[in-house]
Amino acid sequence: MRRYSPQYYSPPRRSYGGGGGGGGGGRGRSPPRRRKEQNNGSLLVRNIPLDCRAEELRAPFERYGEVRDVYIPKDYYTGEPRGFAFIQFVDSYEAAEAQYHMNGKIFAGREISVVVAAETRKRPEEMRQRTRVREPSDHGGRRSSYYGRSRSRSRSPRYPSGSRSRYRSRSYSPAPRRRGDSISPSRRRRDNPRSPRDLPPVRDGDRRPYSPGYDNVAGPNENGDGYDKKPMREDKDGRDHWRSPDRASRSPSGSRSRSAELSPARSR
DNA sequence: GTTGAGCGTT
Repeated sequence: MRRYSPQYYSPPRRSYGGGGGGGGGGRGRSPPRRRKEQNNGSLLVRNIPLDCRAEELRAPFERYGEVRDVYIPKDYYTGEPRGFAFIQFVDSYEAAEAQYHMNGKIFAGREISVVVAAETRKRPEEMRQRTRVREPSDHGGRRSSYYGRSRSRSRSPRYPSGSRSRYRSRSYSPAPRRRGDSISPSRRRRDNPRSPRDLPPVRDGDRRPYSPGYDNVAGPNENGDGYDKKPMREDKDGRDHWRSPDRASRSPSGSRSRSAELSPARSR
């Protein structure tokens, strides 16, 4: 057992919670009574131009602290920006500072509202329910209580296949490296002849609904078999039938006969 | 290492 003195961490409270100019304060989500830390330092920036980039947002915010990440959520299906962004600071205190200073500032000709974000991102499952539009029952009663999000049903609300490549259609700005930003050539593939920026991130092919950390998703498992379960086949041999711990590649470089190729036989 | 489909979009 380790004895630890309960050190009360009292963060300097700023006046962002109360009267945040109408838009700032009323989050309506978590009760303001909670003295919980702001959060991880995530700010929600509202009313940003739709064509705003993450880096553009990042610049003014970085003045108040180290910005860890800037993320501009986009519509899942349409892929269009929704008009707000998240700025995640490394330090929540700096985030508060930035929030205080940037709230109501004019950014790109618009008055942005900066508030403290609620918690963290959402999981695709939750997003699905939120994004999905319930089909109105035929027997009267159309219930579209979601903004105008009822997009055409031309596209089946099927699973997005979760084929969002991490290195593609990402609207967040990666942390700028202090030292020479030398991006791997394979990563900066900008020569996409199509440049389907407008295309929705939905794609066919790999239908992997993105298994999050939550492993208790006993839902569509009607098969009882579990697709994620690895079919452990027991071979008669039961021995290395696909991987030899000793005979496989031992070289960290991958090439095993590397020395033979690189090393010129020095005969002299 | 995170993840990106994040709450406040007309």
